[in-house]
Amino acid sequence: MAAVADTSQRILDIAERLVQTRGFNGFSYADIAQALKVTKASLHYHFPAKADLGARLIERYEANFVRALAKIDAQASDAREKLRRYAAIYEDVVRDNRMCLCGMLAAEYGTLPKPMRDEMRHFFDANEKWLVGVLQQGRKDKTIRFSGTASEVAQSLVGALEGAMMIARSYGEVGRFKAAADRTLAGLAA
Amino acid sequence: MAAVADTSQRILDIAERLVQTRGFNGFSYADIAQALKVTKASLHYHFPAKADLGARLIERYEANFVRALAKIDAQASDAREKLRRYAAIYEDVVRDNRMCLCGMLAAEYGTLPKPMRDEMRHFFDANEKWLVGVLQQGRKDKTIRFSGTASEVAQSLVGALEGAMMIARSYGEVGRFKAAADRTLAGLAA
DNA sequence: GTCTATAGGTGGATAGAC
DNA sequence: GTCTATCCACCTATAGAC
Repeated sequence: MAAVADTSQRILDIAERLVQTRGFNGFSYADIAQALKVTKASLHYHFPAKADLGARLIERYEANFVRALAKIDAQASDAREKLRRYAAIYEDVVRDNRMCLCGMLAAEYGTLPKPMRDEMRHFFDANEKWLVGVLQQGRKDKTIRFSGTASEVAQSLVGALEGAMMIARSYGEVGRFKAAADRTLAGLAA
Repeated sequence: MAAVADTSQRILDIAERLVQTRGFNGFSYADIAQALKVTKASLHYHFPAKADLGARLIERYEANFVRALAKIDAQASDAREKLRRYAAIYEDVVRDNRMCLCGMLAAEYGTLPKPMRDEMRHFFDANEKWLVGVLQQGRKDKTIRFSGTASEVAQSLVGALEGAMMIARSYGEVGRFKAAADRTLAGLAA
């Protein structure tokens, strides 16, 4: 077992949830301070500026996401099963009444500092890269069928899942997300 | 020709663009005042609170959207052509580097006042209702094919388009949206 | 309807003691 | 590392003159 999470990690945990539920412009250091029972000033020791906190947030989120994708690769071999598990990650987020961190930031794109913009896109690039691999594998072994390039399908898939989760969350209906995700994946059946 | 837009309408025009590019939490009365060259206090005469402005914004947006849908019904008879034009409305928004007003608000759902939440969902309900009509028409005359209910397909469609536009805007690539939209509609070909 | 002036609050951020 | 104290910019909103 790891030691008790250090303060920086706990700050990130709280901030992550806040961004996923309220957006980067929808929370303040005061919110984190209250939840962690420290003063706002203490937070600035760990993350000098809010933009720094935001950047570290995306980095950690992507690292965790990439780990989850590696786990899928290790546990599943069938391409369609991999996609099913990929969608399940999203579904868990919706079930927790959250939005994908980077999906949320994509909406706030117009107000984000440059470093956060770049890291947000890097997250989507990583997602699409992984999906392209799975799609090509599935096309090769005839378990998945699609027209056009794997890259186009991957981008379409990410957009559909992000959009579905955004709207499902507004209705508080996980079923809405699940139905849309299942339908989207069904369109790739061989 | 209509007379010069009155002040309330001009405020709404400016605020609409601000919400679509920066989000409801990403702009202030000061931004509108600067663009309109009036003082912040003047704005409160027209919209006492920001929540009022937000509510009027959604109402007008939905009314304009519904009008656009009626125009599609009047000009096109083929169901697939209607869907094509529906997607074209979204595409124009992306081309203008904006996000759908209600798609943006869906992301900010967690911080919105109740009236705005309700009106935002009403917008999506209206979208889905119109789409259900088109889908049923297309299924009846064999121009569109899908499994499950028309309602499920409509919800999936709205989510896919909103998500695609959100991500495409972050990349500044209209082509990304167009490719995803075309692919989604292609999945409904009879 | 629009203005000046201002209230009252919150935002992110810093200095310096402990 | 965390605190107190504080700064200053900005926010939404109101009162009252014009």
